[in-house]
Amino acid sequence: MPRGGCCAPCGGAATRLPEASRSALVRRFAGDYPPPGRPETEGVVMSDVPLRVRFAPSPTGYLHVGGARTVLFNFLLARRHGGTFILRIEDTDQDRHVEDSVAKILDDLRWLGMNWDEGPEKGGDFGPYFQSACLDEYRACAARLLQSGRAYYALETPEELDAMRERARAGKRSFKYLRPDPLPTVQQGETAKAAGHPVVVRLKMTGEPITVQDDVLGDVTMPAEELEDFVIVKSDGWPTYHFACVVDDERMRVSHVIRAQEHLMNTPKHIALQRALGFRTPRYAHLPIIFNLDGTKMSKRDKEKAIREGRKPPEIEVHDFRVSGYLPEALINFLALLGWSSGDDQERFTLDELVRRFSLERVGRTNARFDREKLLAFNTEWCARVAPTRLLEAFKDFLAVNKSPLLKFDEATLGRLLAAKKGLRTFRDVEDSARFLTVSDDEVAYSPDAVRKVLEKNDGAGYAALAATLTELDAQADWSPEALHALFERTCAARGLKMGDVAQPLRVAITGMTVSPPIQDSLSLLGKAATCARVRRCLSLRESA
RNA sequence: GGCCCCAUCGUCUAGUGGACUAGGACACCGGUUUUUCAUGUCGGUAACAGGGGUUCGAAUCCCCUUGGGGUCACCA
Repeated sequence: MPRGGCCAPCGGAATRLPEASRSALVRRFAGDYPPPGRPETEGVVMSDVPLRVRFAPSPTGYLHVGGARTVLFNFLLARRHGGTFILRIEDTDQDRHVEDSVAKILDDLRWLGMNWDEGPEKGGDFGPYFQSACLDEYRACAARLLQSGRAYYALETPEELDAMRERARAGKRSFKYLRPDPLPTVQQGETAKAAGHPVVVRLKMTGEPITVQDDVLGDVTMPAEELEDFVIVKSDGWPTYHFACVVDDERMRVSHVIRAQEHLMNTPKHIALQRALGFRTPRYAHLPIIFNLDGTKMSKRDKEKAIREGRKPPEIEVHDFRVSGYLPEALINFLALLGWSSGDDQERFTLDELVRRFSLERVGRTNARFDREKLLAFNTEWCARVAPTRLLEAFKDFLAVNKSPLLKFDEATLGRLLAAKKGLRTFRDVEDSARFLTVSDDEVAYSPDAVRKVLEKNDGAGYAALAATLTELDAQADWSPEALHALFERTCAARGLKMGDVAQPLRVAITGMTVSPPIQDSLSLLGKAATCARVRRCLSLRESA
């Protein structure tokens, strides 16, 4: 937990230590690592260093599935090599901060089984794990950069920059921030700031190209002209993402940064920052991006759009899948295959198997599309494969997050419901199949189609069968599925009927529909009294019609 | 548009110069099981973006074209 301000590379030290010790500190860090500008980025061979990875979400809402895949790969690498998995909250943008989102993200991570070793609720020796608690440290690092001339105050206002961009666009030129000449001095910057002028700090790029050595993509070199002096401290005094990220990664001794490919162009900036601060450069691995099946970005806006158009909203965030009745085992398995493959024909993996088999070498470079049909198929398989106790546990979680009316049933009943719904694709199927249990007997609504097709057809053959069955049901004492099944087999044989001739009318009578769990299970779950009451009502409705 | 990344069935992918008449999974199509829905089960259709090289030989290496994507914020 926060150990009194700053703990790390430059933070507390730079603010509190006398001048001499500070420069000694700086020298120590600069001296441990290669000088800036060397294409070889490793000052330390990262394979000799303890493996530490992190997932660093910003608290702007629920956890996105793409994020989940990133967490998974980080988690797998850490577990595979006995490393440490860190969770860090990147809350440097007060404007975008969404209430409760940290709790929600944590909750969904736990649901996925992505347990972190250091971070919120866990603590650790390299905190704080919330960037908002590290302001002093960022300030100190910025001060150091300013003192050493590696960064400078810039006085343009956002409006001025916008105007410059606009002009560039009008002239069909690409915009690049031009370093002021002469540079404002630290003194001038500070004076302007004190006078209330919006002032930012920018990193002074060295004018050299920077190569990212990526474990997935190989070497990627950014030409020097593409690297501009970017902002590291905003005018509100908070660090930008780049700056906070680099300082935190160093403090947390992060050895491997695994993130989506959309961050690739950020990496040269981060490397520049590391060199300016004398930090080491972690190993990088950029993951392919996940899109919708149609190639568009998976965005939570898709949900709103679908609702507006009267369609069922697609699952976008991890929480959506949880609410829709997916098993985390299936989601994890599916996500693992988006960018990684085992190399043989195996596609079904438990988390433990993934941990045993995962390696960055087998991560691909091509963007992937999120195929919901395949996920559904995986979920179906996982529901059939998982132990009944586990299925029940997950089902209860599903009912809880949905505040389902089925919550009123005891565990034994829920277990029977699950057992009766073999072949379930999602928990939503089970909930749907149990709906008839949650309405009162005289509220059963009869689907006209069902009545026509199953009861009225052939001069009311269905009604006749139903009436005959009712007599037998009245006389039946044992209401277990087995006994009921035996009863129906006897009646079928005795009356020369097929099972469907008996089951379908009954099914319609007790549910109003043609679909329900196997008839003996449906009746058993409903109970004798309700069953007979519904059958009588169904029969009487015919007479009154 | 500049820069960067990528390119095998509809989708996820295997494939690291000869074992490829290109393998698996999902989807799809057809058969089958079944008291409904769904499962299950059996079989089938389906791909190396195009063009140049290199090589005895290329899905695999190189170049170009095309296509897709990312990024160009005081967001992360």
